Amino acid sequence: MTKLRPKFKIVDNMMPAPVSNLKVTTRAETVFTGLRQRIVEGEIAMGSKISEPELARYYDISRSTLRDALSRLEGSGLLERKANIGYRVVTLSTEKLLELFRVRESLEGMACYLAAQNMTAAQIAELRELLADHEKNEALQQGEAYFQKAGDLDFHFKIVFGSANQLLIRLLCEELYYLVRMYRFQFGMASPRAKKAFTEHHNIIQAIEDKDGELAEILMRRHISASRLNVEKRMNTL
Amino acid sequence: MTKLRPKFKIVDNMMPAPVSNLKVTTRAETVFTGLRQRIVEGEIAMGSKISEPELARYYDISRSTLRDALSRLEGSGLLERKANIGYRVVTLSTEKLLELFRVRESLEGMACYLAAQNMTAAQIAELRELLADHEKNEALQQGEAYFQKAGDLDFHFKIVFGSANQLLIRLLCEELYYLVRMYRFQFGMASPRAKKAFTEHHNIIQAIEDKDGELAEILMRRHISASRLNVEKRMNTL
DNA sequence: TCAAACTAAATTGTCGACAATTTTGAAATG
DNA sequence: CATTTCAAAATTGTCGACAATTTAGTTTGA
Repeated sequence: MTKLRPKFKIVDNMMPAPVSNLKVTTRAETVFTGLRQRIVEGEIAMGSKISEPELARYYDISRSTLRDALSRLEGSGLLERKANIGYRVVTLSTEKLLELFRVRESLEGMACYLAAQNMTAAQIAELRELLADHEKNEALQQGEAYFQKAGDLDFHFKIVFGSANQLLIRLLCEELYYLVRMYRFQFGMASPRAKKAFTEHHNIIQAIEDKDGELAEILMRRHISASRLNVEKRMNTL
Repeated sequence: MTKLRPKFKIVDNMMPAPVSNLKVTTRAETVFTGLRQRIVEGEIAMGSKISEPELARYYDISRSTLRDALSRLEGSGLLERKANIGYRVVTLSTEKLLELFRVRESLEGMACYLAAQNMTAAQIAELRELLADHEKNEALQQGEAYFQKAGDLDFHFKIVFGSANQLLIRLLCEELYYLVRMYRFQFGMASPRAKKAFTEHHNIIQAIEDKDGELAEILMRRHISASRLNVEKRMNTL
């Protein structure tokens, strides 16, 4: 197993670092980010037990530092912890996925409502551009690429940010979207909806541009609800 | 400053502990709970810097253990952390309170919708009983007691649990409600609504009993939205 | 006097070791 | 053979110390 941290830090910056270097990062934070990705992508299997000594060796850090990272992952909903037992990767299930859809339906619906009030013309233009890019890429590639790739989530992200509600942004972007991505990676999302999704996204943008918050909310809720129904249908036929 | 932990643990349980003793608790967990209460009630002022050495001495634990507790508080949204700077108690503001209302409006609306589908007759009866109790107490005490005290939140809690959506329950009960209580303690919630709130709660229960999820959701959203508007109005007149 | 530079103190980040608890698995019992 | 008991091993919880970074205070220089 490869060492992930060089023994000595190479120092060649005798000159003051670039003034706006905002990346004040700590080992725990780095490991947190790394682990998050490995969990989302399933390299560390869902439901698997976390061995602190083993992971600490893997990253060549102490257990204390690792635990710092693990506690953040628990906050992100990717790990669960039991006293005196330890951490375990969250277990995915269809039932939990349906619950997640319900929560997204409600939160993103609200985000969309607020986005209609708060997004600037520039932001909306940016959103349209994003969607156009995705459509262009989609035209080239095969059917289910859009849903699988980050494209769809980019769109949802931008709207959530457009809500300008910091709490909403934190809940969705820092806690729930990593779970969403985890489901997409490991369940491979349902995507007979690839084409319909574009239309729905277009309609949502239009409602936002018209400053019609109530419509925008309804459209977003239907958009997410449709995905949920898709999963429910699939679940019942199996 | 008083020591909060006795030097020696008194051992008088030579017999096996009660079989269903599920309270496996750790020092970090205990301190977490204690700190949470002190923060919510404002004993540790909002916005104040957390001194790890000082708090560790106060609870007579090591910094590692304290940090475990602090990281959980960050997960609960009561502390904020900056790398190399440390933890700080969240700062409350009217703007953030309005954001919180928006999130509650959306999540509790959904919870209410689901509760109408999932609550059993027994649960609904329990809910009615709770409300009746509150009304009885309210009749005795002065006007604004209901809102101030835990009564109102009890009602909301029960509905959230009635949703049977574990994710929703976790988000609302573990992450957001402590913030809500913190605002009530430290801002002293607006309560010309004390009487109206009872009526609204009754109507919500009725909709749930009728299994009319859509109405239940709308009523809950209006109920919370009314509180938000109250705060907005007050904000504009100052 | 004010601001920049430097030094000392305090705070957070990280480490390794020990204690408490759980898990493993072998031995004992029926 | 299945179940229980018990001891050893492994894992998590907790501790205190050191390193890295930030903060406070003092000195210096214009």
